[in-house]
Amino acid sequence: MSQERFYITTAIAYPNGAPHIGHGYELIATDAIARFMRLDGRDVLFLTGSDEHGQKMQQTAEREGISPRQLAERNTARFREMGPALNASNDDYIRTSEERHYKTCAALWEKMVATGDIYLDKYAGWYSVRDEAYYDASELTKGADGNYTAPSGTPVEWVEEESYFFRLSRYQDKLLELYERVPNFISPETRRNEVMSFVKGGLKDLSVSRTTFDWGIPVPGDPKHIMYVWVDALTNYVTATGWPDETHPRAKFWPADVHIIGKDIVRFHTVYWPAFLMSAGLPLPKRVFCHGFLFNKGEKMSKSVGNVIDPFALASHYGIDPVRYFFLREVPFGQDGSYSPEAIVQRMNADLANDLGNLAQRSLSMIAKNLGGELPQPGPLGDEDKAMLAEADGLIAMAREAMSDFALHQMLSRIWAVIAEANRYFAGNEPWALRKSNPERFGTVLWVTAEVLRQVAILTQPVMPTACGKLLDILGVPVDKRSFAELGGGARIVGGSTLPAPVAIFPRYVEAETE
RNA sequence: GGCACCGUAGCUCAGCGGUAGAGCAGGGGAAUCAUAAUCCCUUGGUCGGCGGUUCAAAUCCGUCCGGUGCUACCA
Repeated sequence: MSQERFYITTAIAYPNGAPHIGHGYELIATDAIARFMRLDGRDVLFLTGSDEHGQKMQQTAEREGISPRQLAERNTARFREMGPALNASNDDYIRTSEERHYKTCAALWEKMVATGDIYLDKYAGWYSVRDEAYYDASELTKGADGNYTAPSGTPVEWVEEESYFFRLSRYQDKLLELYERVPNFISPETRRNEVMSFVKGGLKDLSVSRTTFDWGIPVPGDPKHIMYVWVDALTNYVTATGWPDETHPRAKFWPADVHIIGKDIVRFHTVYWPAFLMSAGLPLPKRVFCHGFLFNKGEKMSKSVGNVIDPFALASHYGIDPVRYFFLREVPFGQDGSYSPEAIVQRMNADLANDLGNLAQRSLSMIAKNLGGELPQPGPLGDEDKAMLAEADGLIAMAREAMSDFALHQMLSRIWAVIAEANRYFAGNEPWALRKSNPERFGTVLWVTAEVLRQVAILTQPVMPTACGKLLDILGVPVDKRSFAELGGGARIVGGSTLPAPVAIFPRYVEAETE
């Protein structure tokens, strides 16, 4: 019996600076999905990485007097460190400057050539020498002297450069057919609408090589050209599976199940990428999911405004798990979201410390103090107990349903609804009064509560791996009994076992005194 | 300019043809096992404006206003 596979990727980051919270958000969300699938029994490949070539890297390196490779080396290190800093469980970290990627890109290029989709022509456009960039005619303004200038105010001239082109125009119908045949190929739907209207508007062939700089992957047979951004960058997803080596241990992972990307790069992933793959005769990824942007108190983050949030600082200040929980619970996945210190503290205290943390603490410390730490065996279950358990048992099905569209926020909201119900159950049964009046009932209420906590903790592991691990520790759940196979009522927490001393899992956040 | 989406309680949003909902915030009460956490009750909305379809519209249609995204043009 072969295990079901799941291949998920983030976009690869351009390490022309330091990682910001947008990179962190994408990594956290993708990681949570990857962890979910692993716990649900899939054989997962989770890939992230960096896109290190290109003119900007080369320019920045020149400015700093180092080689592009040295710059990539230095900046990529910081992006890599973000993995551990946010507790990401990626199986690989790919860099487009790696040898393996050069091989795969060359192979993909040759396939496209063989199909007849690559041809040599001239790339013509308005070029600003000072900016070292091309501008579209629509971006230009006409000066008093009749000459055109770029948005930056610099003069532009008409330049023609030899370039290889990809016959994107051939793929218009095939792409539209794809979007119709696989309606969730692009989600959320609003992104799908945009892409479809763009493709319906007609596709022009794509310039896919450059000769004006050399920090990139050489075009096979014509090394004065390097592959221009999209062929190079997108192909990383295939590289990681070892293609074209069909005996590679990871060959089985292509096609990817989902690419998680930001909404700014939708077109490249849903138009260019599938067209390249069709041309090369490779299977297409099953889905592309676009998340939104994060705003700082409703304002766009930008370096010039100085409101950019550093993911490292955020995680070290509030803790990795609370930060992960906050972004995944607060922001409907696929929509834009907003960050503020007040909002994160609100979530930490209300959802984590009060609702979940305190429920665990009050019930487990009751077991520790009154029962010598021995988890009670339940007596006969009443309707109320059964209803409570049924809610917990129903969680896994609801979670899978939500996750079929990567609705992490929805999954969390449903889990927290059960936690709220457990608080009602606990308060309604008043175990502190039952302690003397009805010891058997006392034990039953505590057992049911512990069982609900067990299922909640197992299911929330993808979002808060460390904290949920600790919670499962103090619930006495063995490490090999923490997968989703243990959910839904088929397995129960074992009464009669001795639990470790309870410790607070989610401390209340109190703002440090600012003298 | 075109296309799409959105505008519902102070805030974030769900509902998408059948008597206005959730969470948080605000107000009152209960309890005291617990990280002063929890539980119960409660204030609060002409569902952006106007017009239409319908026995019935937040929900469908038209139009206007406001916002967002994609795209085009003014060469």
